[in-house]
Amino acid sequence: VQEEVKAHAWEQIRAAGASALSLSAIAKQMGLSGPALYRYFAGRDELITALVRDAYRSLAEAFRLQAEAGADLEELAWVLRRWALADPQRYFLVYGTPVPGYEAPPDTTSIAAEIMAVLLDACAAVEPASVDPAGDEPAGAGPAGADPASAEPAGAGPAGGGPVVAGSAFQAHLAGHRPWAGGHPAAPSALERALVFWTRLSGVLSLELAGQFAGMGFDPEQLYAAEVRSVAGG
Amino acid sequence: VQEEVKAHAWEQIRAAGASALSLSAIAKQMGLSGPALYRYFAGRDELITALVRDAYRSLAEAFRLQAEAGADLEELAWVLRRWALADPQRYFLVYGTPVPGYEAPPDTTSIAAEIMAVLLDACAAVEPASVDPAGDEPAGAGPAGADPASAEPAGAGPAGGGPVVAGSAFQAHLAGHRPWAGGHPAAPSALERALVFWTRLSGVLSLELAGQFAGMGFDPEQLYAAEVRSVAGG
DNA sequence: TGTACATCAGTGAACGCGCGTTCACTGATGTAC
DNA sequence: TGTACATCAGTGAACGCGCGTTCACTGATGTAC
Repeated sequence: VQEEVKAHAWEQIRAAGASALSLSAIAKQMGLSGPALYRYFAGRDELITALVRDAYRSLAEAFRLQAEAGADLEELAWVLRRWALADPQRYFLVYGTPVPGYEAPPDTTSIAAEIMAVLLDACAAVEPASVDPAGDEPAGAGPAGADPASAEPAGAGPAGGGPVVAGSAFQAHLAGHRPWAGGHPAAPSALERALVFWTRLSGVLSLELAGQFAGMGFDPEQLYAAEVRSVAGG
Repeated sequence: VQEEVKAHAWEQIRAAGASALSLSAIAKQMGLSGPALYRYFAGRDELITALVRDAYRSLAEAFRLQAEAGADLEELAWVLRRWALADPQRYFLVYGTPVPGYEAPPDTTSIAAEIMAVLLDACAAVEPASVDPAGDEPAGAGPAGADPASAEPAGAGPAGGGPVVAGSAFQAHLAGHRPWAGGHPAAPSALERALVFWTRLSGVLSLELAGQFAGMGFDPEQLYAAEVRSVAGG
């Protein structure tokens, strides 16, 4: 029954956004009276919290399944895209505009950590030398030409070398600020890759789903593909 | 007087998000009665539309001023960041979660075009060969090593070569789908750079402002800086 | 098999709220002759 | 200088709405003896 309530809630969010979620409307839609829902959710906030949690979990689940099937970083990127396109408002509920007051329930943090762990695994697998070299990579390893990843698949199209080369200033920062990695033994370059995976892809997705590319005349999916290569390319 | 209404509206949006905007509350805050505002705005929607337009315009203005002062792509990136951090809810009003029903007023399109024109200018200036080579660059120009941008400033830190090398599959697509550039004679690599500037930087900003990096323990500004280099690096 | 009781999903009325919006109006200010 | 009028910012009452939430309750279902 709770599941049915949530299903109607999603329907409503899909139609008019999360801010328009109304308990009464859901009840009416289910052929129930308003107060009936209070048997299943303490109130509107608890419903929303449950939806946020479910949304998070569905992404984590999709990631976990693909990773267990041996997916690499590039495949994870397409899992993310499919998940986002399948229900834009669900994506926005997790990654969209925050309401100044509201804060996510604490257990979403652990789900986010799970997602991050999967992502870090995939990032660590991209580079041959995935062992953390004690956090002090030789700085100034030279520009892209020195990227050891020249062994990348040659047919993948020249979308630029990997965006993450060893020794950047940001990697030096990450080497000393990695609590978010939850003890994962990834090299700084993998840490950066994970963050950049996240920001670049959600950059495309957020703008695309928000309709910012509408009428511009190019195919957002191709932009996404280019960014996937920029992030997953060895 | 209209300006005063809008000022209070922003205050309210800053405090509780755009969905909580209420005409009555603004009126009360100004010491007026509710209906008084109808002399200045036809209704709530018109107010929001005016705010969206103003937000857009303020970004366009900031871009234009910097560009006229001779700013390069990297400096534009920091203009964007300052603009976003100065008022996150203003950023979200433009680039955040869309309400399924609402659509931006038509004249924001032209403002967006103005922003894009400035951006394209800056992107075209990054690369020496900024003339459009008839849209058919030699495909498969090879991986990053072939990037002509090895002339980039050497001290900028090895954050990877430019993300945009000539001849990517996406550039080939853009060469044939460029109405959004409004006739700007930028090379496909510059077109890609402009889009990537936009998505990568707003990727970091959206997640940062949404609080997704809270408690992770690294400095989002350094991530932003790394992405700026990835986008602006020759 | 029958009776007494507990459980529990759902109802209907009610409260109080703030919202957007309309309408007829007051009262001050400016303008024309 | 004085009178008649137009303009216009703002008011107060009212309408109708849907919301979240509470409360005491009904009525069906299951359970224990």
